[in-house]
Amino acid sequence: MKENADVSNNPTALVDADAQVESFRQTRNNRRAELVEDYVELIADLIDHGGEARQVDIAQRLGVAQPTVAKMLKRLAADGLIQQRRYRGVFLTDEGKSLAEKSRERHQIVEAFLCALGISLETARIDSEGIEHHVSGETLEAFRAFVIERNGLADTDV
Amino acid sequence: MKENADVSNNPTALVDADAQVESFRQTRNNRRAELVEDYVELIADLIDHGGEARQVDIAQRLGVAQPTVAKMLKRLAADGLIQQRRYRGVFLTDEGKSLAEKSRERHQIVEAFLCALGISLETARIDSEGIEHHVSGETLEAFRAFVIERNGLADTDV
DNA sequence: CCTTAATTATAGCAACGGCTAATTTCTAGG
DNA sequence: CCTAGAAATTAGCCGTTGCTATAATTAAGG
Ligand SMILES: [Mn+2]
Ligand SMILES: [Mn+2]
Ligand SMILES: [Mn+2]
Ligand SMILES: [Mn+2]
Repeated sequence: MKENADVSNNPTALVDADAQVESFRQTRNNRRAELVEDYVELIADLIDHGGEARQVDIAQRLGVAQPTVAKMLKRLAADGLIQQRRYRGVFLTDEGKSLAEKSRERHQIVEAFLCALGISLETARIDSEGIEHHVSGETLEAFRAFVIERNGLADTDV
Repeated sequence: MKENADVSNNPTALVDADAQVESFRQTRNNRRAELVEDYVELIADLIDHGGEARQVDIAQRLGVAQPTVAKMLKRLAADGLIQQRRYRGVFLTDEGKSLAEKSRERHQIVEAFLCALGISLETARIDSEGIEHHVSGETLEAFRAFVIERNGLADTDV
């Protein structure tokens, strides 16, 4: 509340430094979590749909090479989010399931929100894949409220 | 156009694989551009406000160490976005100015959009710092239209 | 002019997220 | 039962983004 004092006098003043640092820090943290969230969400989708999540399927869906997936899965296992059985598929731990469910719901809301705004489905899909990881709880609730207001709790009620 | 055929029969089917790959690819590309955009935008802000952009100021604003900034500036210089004068500040090339202006405008629109949605300014600042990099042209125009509709071209008219 | 403090540069480390190439292991068809 | 092909593993490479510690340079004051 120091630099803010004269902001009203100087409309071109820089934003408060401490606040900006906090924004950048938060964004860096979100960035580190992005991949993990995408992986567990995708694994949950594959399991729910086909019964199993194999490295090849994950790699094919993400558009990366299979050893890239293998390395990431080791990290997820070390983090306690998945269980690996050699030459079998991977499975989510309770913690992994919880994160996957949270990520999936948030992703769906962001995508539905963009669609409710009038964005094309294709663009909404692409943009939400990145935006989702940077949406705070407060913003997510605003998105959800907007979707409900527009769509009247239709569809899967998000 | 293969998996899509039976999507209508199975409401819980996975999204089209090709489309999902494209979303992930696009998001990875956006991720690579994030830091560059934040740097040139911040450099432009510092120059516009204080006349120069020094490594120490950039580092302090970003919340990272000074050698981290030094390394990134080398990359920006190699990419033709800035000019460095040893032990002087850094300056934007025409290309750098162009990218900075584009990034700044997009950032402002995203932040104003979140505020127009009813998000608190603090949260809007934090979330927009990450979201901005994943907003396509189509989505940006929708955001801009929404802000204008709500605010009636007030303020700096974004 | 000289010295000191601030700033920048450089060296070297680590984690992450990609990749290719080669090897190992499993599974299914014959 | 054997074997071919698919899948997973392992090894090793690179670029990015962060860090600390240290050296070099500049700018300013006395
Ligand atoms: Mn997602
Ligand atoms: Mn995503
Ligand atoms: Mn920005
Ligand atoms: Mn940003």
